Amino acid sequence: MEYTSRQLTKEFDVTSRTLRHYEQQGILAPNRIGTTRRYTQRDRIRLMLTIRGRSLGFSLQECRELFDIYDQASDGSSQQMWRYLEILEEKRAELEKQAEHIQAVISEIRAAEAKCRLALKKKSA
Amino acid sequence: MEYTSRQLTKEFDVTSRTLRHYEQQGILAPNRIGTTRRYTQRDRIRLMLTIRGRSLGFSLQECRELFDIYDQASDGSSQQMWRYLEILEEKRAELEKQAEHIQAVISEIRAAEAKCRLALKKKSA
DNA sequence: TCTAATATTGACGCCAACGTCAATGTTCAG
DNA sequence: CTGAACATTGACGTTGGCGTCAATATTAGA
Repeated sequence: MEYTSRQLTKEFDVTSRTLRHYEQQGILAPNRIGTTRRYTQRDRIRLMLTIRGRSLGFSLQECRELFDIYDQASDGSSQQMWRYLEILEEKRAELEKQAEHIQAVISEIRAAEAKCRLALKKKSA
Repeated sequence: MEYTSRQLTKEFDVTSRTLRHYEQQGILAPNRIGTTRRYTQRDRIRLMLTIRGRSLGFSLQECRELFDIYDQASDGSSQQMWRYLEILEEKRAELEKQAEHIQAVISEIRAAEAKCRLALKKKSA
């Protein structure tokens, strides 16, 4: 099953410009019916992951790198694949640090919320 | 206790340009000894949180908004403070969603790692 | 007091990630 | 077969987040 640009823009709330931009960056690779794009399941998944990645502060290039690595993760020389594993572990470590950061910031926000609620109680008292 | 720009740039591995930029954006507010900046504990904390926030995909403005809210979270009218609470809850919800996204991406990476390891085993066999 | 290191204020530069036209082509429901 | 909706390819514009000079203080240690 394939998708038109319209469908994807609506599903993910992005513009068609964004889709074309991601294509230029080598992230999406839709088929063509004549000149018209038909996005595949693969494109849809990549779009979703890219949007997630972006919201987590990854650049488009970093997203593409991960896709490339994933694609090549079953061929290539053993040496290359060890290198891929290394990169993947690095990325994962990075993300796990980010997860910690998120928890830290969430704590900060909870503190602010508590401060706020306390002040409101004092006002009502 | 206060800090020179040098100390902060070394501690957080940023340039002095970054410090000045954050100051322009209303995030830092160092004291001055003559014309020279002296960053306070408050600045240091804000810098740390800003760097974290940035790595999580927050803009400088969003970071500043949160600081502003935190600062005003004990004065201001009750109405304003309810509004602050709302905003804080929104931000927290956003972050919690991000935490989920991170876990999802980490899972993806684990899958890629597994794929990689499997292929390596096959090669060695 | 002299000098090496560090700081300060502009001001222009640059890159990523799209936004925003404009001009043209394609598709499809009625 | 026709019009309204949708798509395509340029190409220039914009915004955020600093980088990178340059020219000028200022400071601190021997």
